[in-house]
Amino acid sequence: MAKTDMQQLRSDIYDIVEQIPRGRVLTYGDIARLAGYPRLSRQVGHLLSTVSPSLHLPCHRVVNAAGRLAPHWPEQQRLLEAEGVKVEPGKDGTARVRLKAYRWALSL
DNA sequence: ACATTGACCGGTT
DNA sequence: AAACCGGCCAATG
Repeated sequence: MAKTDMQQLRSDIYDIVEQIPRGRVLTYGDIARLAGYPRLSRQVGHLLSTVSPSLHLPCHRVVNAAGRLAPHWPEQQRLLEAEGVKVEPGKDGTARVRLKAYRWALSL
């Protein structure tokens, strides 16, 4: 994967995340597939971690495939709940969302 | 070059 | 539901 492709992936990610409707969520894997790089879910996560808040990108609507929220970002839960996404703590205390209910419906 | 590290994924216990 | 496992790949030291 060349550096230029990473730049391309970054802008594609921005486009996709920008279109996630209020109250819905997507997974890193979903975004990687939509961008055309189905095996780069980890890179998607890393790129999103370096997004400047000034872009007003709704990256709080991105969770992992288990519905778990991003580490090192406690704020995310409050942002999701503010738009009606229910976040319930599991037995171990880790917060999760029900993908079955909130995942942005896509034809994959 | 080599090893380790992640905002990860899917299948199998 | 959760733990475990093997795979994944750019970035980093």
